Amino acid sequence: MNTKKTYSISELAKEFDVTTRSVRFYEDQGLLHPTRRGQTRIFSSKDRVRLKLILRGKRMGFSLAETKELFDLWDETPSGNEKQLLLMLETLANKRAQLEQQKNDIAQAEMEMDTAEARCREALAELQKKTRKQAKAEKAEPEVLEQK
Amino acid sequence: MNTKKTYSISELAKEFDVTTRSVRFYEDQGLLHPTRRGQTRIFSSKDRVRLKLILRGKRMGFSLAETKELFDLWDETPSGNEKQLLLMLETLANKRAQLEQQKNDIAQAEMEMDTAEARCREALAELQKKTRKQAKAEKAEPEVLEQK
DNA sequence: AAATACCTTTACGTTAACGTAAACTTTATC
DNA sequence: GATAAAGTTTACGTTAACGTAAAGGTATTT
Repeated sequence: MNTKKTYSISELAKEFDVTTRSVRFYEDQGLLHPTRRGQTRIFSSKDRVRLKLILRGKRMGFSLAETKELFDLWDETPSGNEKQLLLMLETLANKRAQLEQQKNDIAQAEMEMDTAEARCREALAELQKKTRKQAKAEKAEPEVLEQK
Repeated sequence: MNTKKTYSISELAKEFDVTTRSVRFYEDQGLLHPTRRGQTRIFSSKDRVRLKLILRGKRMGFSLAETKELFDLWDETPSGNEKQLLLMLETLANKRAQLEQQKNDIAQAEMEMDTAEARCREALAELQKKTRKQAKAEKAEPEVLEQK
């Protein structure tokens, strides 16, 4: 269930395919804030969401420190403080710019991969043409077609 | 000019805003292949393109090793070897999947930033409404607004 | 009560991607 | 020919993000 209230460390680790070591490390760095029952960590669904965000951040090339900055900013932004709110808006704008850059990078990369793939297929077609010519030259015995 | 044939290390470093140390490191890792005049490195426009690709890769969260893999694969893919060509296509497909994942991540992040920004603006509007009320209530004497 | 399964802390080790310093050579300029 | 500017190699230092023991606590199962 997604509405479950609490999670153990290994539950989270398994769900998101990370080690418990990583989860503890994220807590140590101030990105997660589990409560305790005795010594044992108890993670809330807020922690679970944050873990998801941490990993997404990593995939996008964000460092833990960057992600933590965002968390902190969000936590410490009281909706009654104008200065904080403006700072938050500014930070959001910055991150947006970063994402724009990444989208451009990805688009570029995709274009280059398109042409690369085209060349590959062309070269393959060339090869197979030659192969078929050979096959024709030896048309006496039929043969098996190749699959990929 | 973009069609210039060769570049010094500091020219490249300045153009892409990296240190010469980094450029030498990239060579050391086999990502760049400058020739030499005496001791001095001379970079070709191919090297320049590769440096650009290295940096784009970094922005997309690729390690130098991953980028090198792609370079190597590209270099070592003779258009006469079917096996290599197929391997190249496979690698391309993998990278495409990775880019897809990143696009999803970015889209998610953008949505969350949209709602975050909306909340910010709402809170700001609330604040300003109150401020205006106060101003009206004490319209007799104008006063200084508080800041923190 | 012994084993099993999770959990904990402490702490040293590792890899990637450079930074930084030292000592030196080559080329351009005054 | 002295000096500055840009290049070089060698090599140790640093940071992030964990990996990997070691040594032990707690709870359930057998």
